[in-house]
Amino acid sequence: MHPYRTHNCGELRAEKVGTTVRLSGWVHSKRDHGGLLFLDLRDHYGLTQVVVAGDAPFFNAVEAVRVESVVTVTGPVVARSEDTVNAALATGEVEVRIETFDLESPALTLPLQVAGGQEAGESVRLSYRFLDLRREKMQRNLRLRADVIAMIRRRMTEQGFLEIQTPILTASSPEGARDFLVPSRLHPGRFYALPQAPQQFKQLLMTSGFDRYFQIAPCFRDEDARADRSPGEFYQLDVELAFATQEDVFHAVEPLLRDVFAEFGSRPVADGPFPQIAWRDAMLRYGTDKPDLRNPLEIADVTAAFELEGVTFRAFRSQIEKGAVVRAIPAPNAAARPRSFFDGLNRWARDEGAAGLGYVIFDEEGGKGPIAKFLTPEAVSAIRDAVGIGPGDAVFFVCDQPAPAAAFAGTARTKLGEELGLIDDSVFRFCWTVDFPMYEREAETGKILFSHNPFSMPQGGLEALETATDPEDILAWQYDIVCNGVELSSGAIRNHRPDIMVRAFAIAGYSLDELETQFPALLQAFRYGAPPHGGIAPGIDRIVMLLADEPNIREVIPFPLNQQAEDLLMGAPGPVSDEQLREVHLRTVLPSA
RNA sequence: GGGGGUGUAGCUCAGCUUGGUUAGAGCGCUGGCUUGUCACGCCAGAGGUCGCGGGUUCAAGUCCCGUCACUCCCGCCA
Repeated sequence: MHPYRTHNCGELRAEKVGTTVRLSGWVHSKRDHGGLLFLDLRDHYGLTQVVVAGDAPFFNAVEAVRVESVVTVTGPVVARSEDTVNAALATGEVEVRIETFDLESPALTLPLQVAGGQEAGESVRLSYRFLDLRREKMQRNLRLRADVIAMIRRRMTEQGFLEIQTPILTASSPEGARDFLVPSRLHPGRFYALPQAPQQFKQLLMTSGFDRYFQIAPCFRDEDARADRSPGEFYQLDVELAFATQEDVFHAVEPLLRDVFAEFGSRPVADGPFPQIAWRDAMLRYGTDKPDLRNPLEIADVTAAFELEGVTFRAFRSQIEKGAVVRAIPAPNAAARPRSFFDGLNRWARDEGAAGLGYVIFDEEGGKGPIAKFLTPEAVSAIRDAVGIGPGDAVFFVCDQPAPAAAFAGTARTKLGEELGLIDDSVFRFCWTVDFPMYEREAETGKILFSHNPFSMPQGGLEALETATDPEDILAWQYDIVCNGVELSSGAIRNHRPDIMVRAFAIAGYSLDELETQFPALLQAFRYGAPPHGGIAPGIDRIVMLLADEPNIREVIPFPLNQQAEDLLMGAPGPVSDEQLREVHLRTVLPSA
């Protein structure tokens, strides 16, 4: 007989009754009846009830064992009597009457409870992550993560993509997030950087002729954490295709994502191809570049209604004269809501830093509410038509410069969707946001900046760059994929033409020299025959987080850093010896207290 | 860097609004009892720098100031 087990703790069924088995696992719980004692023995696969008779020579040893100790037991599988079957347990029709008991590894008193639903605070959980990961939810989440990655690997490989590893020690790049740096021992004063993404390497692989590449790639960015953003490192499904259009990229990943969510998600994926929404439309209708399409509300621009003859609402008109716009968010069936509903939203808007949230309530006769008296019947009907509502509904207004107005209207749309109970939680709704602008103007300085990836191909190519009257009008072959308002990924058709690249960077104020020194590899590579190519890189952690229905990304990462980017279990970041510092030619200069 | 929330037993939390006897509960832990439980049950017990420092007060877990930690958000994330 195997020294530890003949079966795992989740597989015994009635047909094994009469056989003698050996099980090993953790003592999940213990129920001591004095003359009879039950143990639930747990491993990754499940729970099995083990019975110890009162006359067993090892009875006292079992009584003394603490939960979460590891034990090995041997004995016959016995059918439970009808009234003692536990239907909640997969192994609940049987139990093991044990004849041997070995304590393999005793457990101290626990700093957090593994059995039972009680969840400890995060610092305790992360300090004792090895215990926390024993909990059923964490076992399930990490198994889900493994299953998702396995399916992705299989499907990508089947589609002819080659999985290729790229370096972890690479060069710092001036664009993007803050780098993690690694000092060089052999080259005093020089540093490696951990890659923020394998972006340049995958483009080099395209240039090398690998045609279709993917990788479950670790990415390192020294940026502050959020609930959906793990500090330090995260994983992407990094994908790149040669000779590809935007639609080719979509065809490579849309069916995969649909199937991953359909197979592993607790909810269905909405039918039909993922809608493609132009960035400008998304900003207007949803107030964000990552619209949550489970929320049916759509924002409309109603600036013109407030400029109509006879409309005397000065608070908006004076702002409109200074370039502001008015955005309207519908609130279907809100007319019957009490005054406190509207006051509460107004207070919420102020807490969010907005001037307020004006509103008009519509009934059969027209508009009502604090600002209705400043509106003409023509303005009221213009608003009603623009927003597409009628009697019994209400509409909320945001007035500000276009960008902040869009953003706050988006926040208000989400808030209203929640308050009115309109968000459909029973489905995954994907969309593509497409046609991102290539450039944007910095508000304070008026300077033209790349709005996203500087290596994206401008739509219209060189000609568009040379003929555009305003760089802000130039669109890029740049896209995001969004699920339920969560941005899963950005991607782009890349700019593989050195001449277009030089021109694109010139518009953003980079000289050829700067381009050559800051991005030497790509520019050099593209001078030796580069295929048109493009790709995308969906975030694995976020996908699993959505599938697991977890509000926090750390719930699907085995050993995450905490919000201060510390590993409380391993003690990272930690001090190193003077000798280690000398070897890499470093001396620390700590901030003065 | 900024804003919000939280910090009380090993763990999860109540008590703080309105200061006042010995700071409580559940789980866990220790001892005892218990032969069909599966959140087993019953009895007893141990366990507290109320995050830390200062202040107000006859009296502070409770009020004030500072500080630290954790967390959520803003900034940041080509």
